[in-house]
Amino acid sequence: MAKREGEIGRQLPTIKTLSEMTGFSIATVSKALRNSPVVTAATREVILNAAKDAGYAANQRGMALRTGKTYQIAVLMPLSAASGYEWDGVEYTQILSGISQALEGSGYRISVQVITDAEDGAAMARQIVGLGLADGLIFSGILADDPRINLLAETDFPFVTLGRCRRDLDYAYVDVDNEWAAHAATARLIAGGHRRIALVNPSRALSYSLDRIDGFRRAFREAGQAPSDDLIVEGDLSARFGKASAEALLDVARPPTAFVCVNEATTLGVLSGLAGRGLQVAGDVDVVAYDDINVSAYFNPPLTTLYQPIEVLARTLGQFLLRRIAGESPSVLRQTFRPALVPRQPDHASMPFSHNKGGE
Amino acid sequence: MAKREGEIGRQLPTIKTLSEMTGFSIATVSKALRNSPVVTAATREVILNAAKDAGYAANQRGMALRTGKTYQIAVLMPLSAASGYEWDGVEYTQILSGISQALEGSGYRISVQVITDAEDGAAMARQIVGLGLADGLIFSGILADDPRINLLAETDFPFVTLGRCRRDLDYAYVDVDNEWAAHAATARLIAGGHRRIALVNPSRALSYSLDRIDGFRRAFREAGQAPSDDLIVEGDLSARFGKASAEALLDVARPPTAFVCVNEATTLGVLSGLAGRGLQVAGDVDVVAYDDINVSAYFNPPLTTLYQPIEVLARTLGQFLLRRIAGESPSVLRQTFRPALVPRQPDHASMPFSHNKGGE
DNA sequence: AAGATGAATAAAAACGTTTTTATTTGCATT
DNA sequence: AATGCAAATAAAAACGTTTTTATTCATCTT
Repeated sequence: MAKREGEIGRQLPTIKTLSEMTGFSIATVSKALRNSPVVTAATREVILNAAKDAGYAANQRGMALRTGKTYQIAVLMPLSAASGYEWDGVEYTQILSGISQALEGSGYRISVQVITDAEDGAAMARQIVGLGLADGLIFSGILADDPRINLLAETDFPFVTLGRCRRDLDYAYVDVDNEWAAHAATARLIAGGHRRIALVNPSRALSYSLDRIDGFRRAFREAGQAPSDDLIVEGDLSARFGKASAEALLDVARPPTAFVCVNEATTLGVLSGLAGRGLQVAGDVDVVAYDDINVSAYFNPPLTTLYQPIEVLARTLGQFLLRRIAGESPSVLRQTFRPALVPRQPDHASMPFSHNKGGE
Repeated sequence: MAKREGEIGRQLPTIKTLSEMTGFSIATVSKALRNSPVVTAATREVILNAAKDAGYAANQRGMALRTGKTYQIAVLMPLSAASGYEWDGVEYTQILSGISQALEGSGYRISVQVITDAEDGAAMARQIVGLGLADGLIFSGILADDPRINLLAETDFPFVTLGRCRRDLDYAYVDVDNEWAAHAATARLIAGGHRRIALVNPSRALSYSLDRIDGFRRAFREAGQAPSDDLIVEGDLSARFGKASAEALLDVARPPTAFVCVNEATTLGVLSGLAGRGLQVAGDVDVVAYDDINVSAYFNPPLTTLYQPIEVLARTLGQFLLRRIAGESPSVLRQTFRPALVPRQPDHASMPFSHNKGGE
């Protein structure tokens, strides 16, 4: 049986090794390494040199046991909700990448916990806090009334969420101005002459789903029009859902002439559904999408989108969490990003309802 | 300052708590909890009941320090290589999800380490092994000569790779039969009458890039044709690269009539490039794609693909790693998956070179 | 010059486990 | 009834830190 740690044969240096090397006591070595002001500069230098010579690196487990810290950031990653290996949760790669960038050099590592839903996430959060499995927590997919936030807001455990809930609680978050985004998309289509606009949305349990409905309705209200609430659909955010939605919406009595889509996968599905019915985007029907991974530019035709790189949000998440761990108040750690409107199509309702005249 | 661990006020039960509750010594409690055969069934039951009553859960840090184990699986996740927030690394969400499924109930958690390239990954692997930051390692993006595998194959540190390198080393892996897949795609197009076929491929440094070239060439060889090697392009796997590749390939003297694409993002880019030139897929030109997240069905038109859900591969990765940690030999832990050919287009070369006749 | 003060360092305790070694106990053997 | 043995449990050591408490020693006060 080989050695458990380190290279073959050579035992890893510990604080005790440094103590023996330098002649100083274990306590002094520890303090010197932690830059405590009680050790004199000369001895600190001696110890630091010895540490460098020996290739010393503090044993995480020893530190963890003594301090109760784990040097881990837990990220709750929702399991692809749609079954059958559907494209879903695409953006999590970039979320993790962004958080990781923020954590660089901080000594914290990312621990990913897959959860099935917010309720499951709450159980996981309870465990993480209760057993001290991590020093901080990040999660997304926030519900209007989110059990995880409700739970954690009562503790002083550091956490930051991607998205806001609808309750007025004291917690740190990063969010997109979804009300504004949905308003911008809808208003653009209304200005283009559209009146029957579909909103392809996630479940209303999600807080940002409600935000988008709010923005959607405000655009109609400001234009003096009645919102086409009957064209709001909700479901998981897979391409399959997008396709099924488009098909179902085209079958209603007064079908939409335009679509506002909530994310990339859904948009792809909607486009597929439209193509299946022989409808041309930017001719028969208009589509405005939300995009956080810059993919809509490659759709055919390229779509007008509200674009907000999610990696930027994620970097902020990480930065906020570090500051939260350092003791800053959650009320300071809140930021809402407004996506950029990237126009790629005229988005004009050229021939309203034209696609519903023929047969079927 | 609140308590560091546990609910407010109540201190977490430790093994010592159970010892006091039951009257048995700490050593006996520990053995009972670990189901050691040296404690009698009666005392074990008493102790287990006490543990349940107290809501006891072993402190990970205490265990970690004593045993040297971390109960962490490190996963090296490549940072989105393409700059400018390009869609990339899409599949990692599903990889993590798959691994997580395999780890369920094992007590292991996933620690994600973002790396920039294989060399950086090797440095990270060295650190993980050297400092004992994890009990096992999983990584992908295997190079033909991979520094991480070279490094780890010399130790007995448990690791499993997604992909094989080209050196004959003793390690555990899960892979796709890329030679077969590229052959299947190419042979199908050749059978459809295509002779000028483009292969949109990742960097040749990657092992599976070479596998695909091998399969590509074999298909031509078996058909008695010279492979269109001049139509092999390589780059990062972003949509941007796919688009640029398609455009560049269409500009050569004898442009391709068909494309074999290496992944979803690239395919989307190629489709975008073709559409930009006014070319119709399944009319002017054919495209066969590789897909591991089931998204090509929603492209317009739906594409013939070689489909292998990556979540399945990832689940196997996790299972193999657990077995490797349990002591099984790496030579047993190897599996190659053959993707399914999902035909969605005829893929016939109807009018060779037709798209290159008109103007431009 | 004896005591007080403060700086620098050392010693010891603690974090929660597992594992090695030691002790007790009951029982069979002689 | 003393001895040996095995089973069950207890005690102690160890993992590598940090932190609390103790010690040394020079310097300053009076």
